Amino acid sequence: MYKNDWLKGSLRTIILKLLSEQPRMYGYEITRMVEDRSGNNIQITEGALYPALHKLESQGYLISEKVMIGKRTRKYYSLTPKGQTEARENIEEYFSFVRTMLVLLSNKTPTTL
Amino acid sequence: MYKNDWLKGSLRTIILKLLSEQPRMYGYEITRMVEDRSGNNIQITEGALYPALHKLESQGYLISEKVMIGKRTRKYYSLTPKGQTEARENIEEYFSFVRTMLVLLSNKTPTTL
DNA sequence: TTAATATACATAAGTATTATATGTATAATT
DNA sequence: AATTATACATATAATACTTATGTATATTAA
Repeated sequence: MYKNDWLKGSLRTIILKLLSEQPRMYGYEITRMVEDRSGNNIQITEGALYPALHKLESQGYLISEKVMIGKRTRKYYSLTPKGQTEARENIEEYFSFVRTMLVLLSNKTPTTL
Repeated sequence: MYKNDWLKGSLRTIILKLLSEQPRMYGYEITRMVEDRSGNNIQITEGALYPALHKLESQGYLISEKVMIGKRTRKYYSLTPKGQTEARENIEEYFSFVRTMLVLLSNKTPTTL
């Protein structure tokens, strides 16, 4: 479990990534998948996830549909076309950022890489 | 230039890293070196850097000494023993975090990596 | 059967790091 | 002489997160 602020901003990228693979996912499913894939190293809190999803939807990157499972509602999210573009760009830029950080933290000059 | 929040928390790591290489550095020097190594992709603002340095010092990770250059003061920072330990651990954990993120964003299960 | 845990959503309040803006001052360059 | 670079600092604003709390159904274990 990373207690640092490193996750900040990454949550958005994670959501976009997962939804660019799966056609649709609901919040709880996202938390489970993140835990799964990260080997329980990254834990998304509900207080962070749901507002993030709402914001992405309000900005037009996601659309949601409510589905009744028994007596319980499940809210599925999927990428809009705008969201698909954003996902591609954001993920790519994230990799670029990580590369830059690794250069910084590896004591290499930009030209050596 | 990354306009995202990805840098959040990383500034601390960057400072610890640079000071674990160089015996001592001053603020302005750090901003220059980060720009240099990142190919101008990461720009540290003064409003972020100086408070960060002050905090690290107040927490005992850094010590500073003022040096007069002509009529101008320069404040050199260096790692305390506690800071050296923290630097090692923090950088290592950052790499671990990045690895986890790459797994997440590469659609691989933990076992495949 | 009942207690505990898992599923599933949501929001309010508090925290902390950063960007932006502003301030002061000297040194070097154009 | 004017602009840019060097060099520090802090106050305010923005904002993404954590923590805490709330509601409710479904499933599993005691």
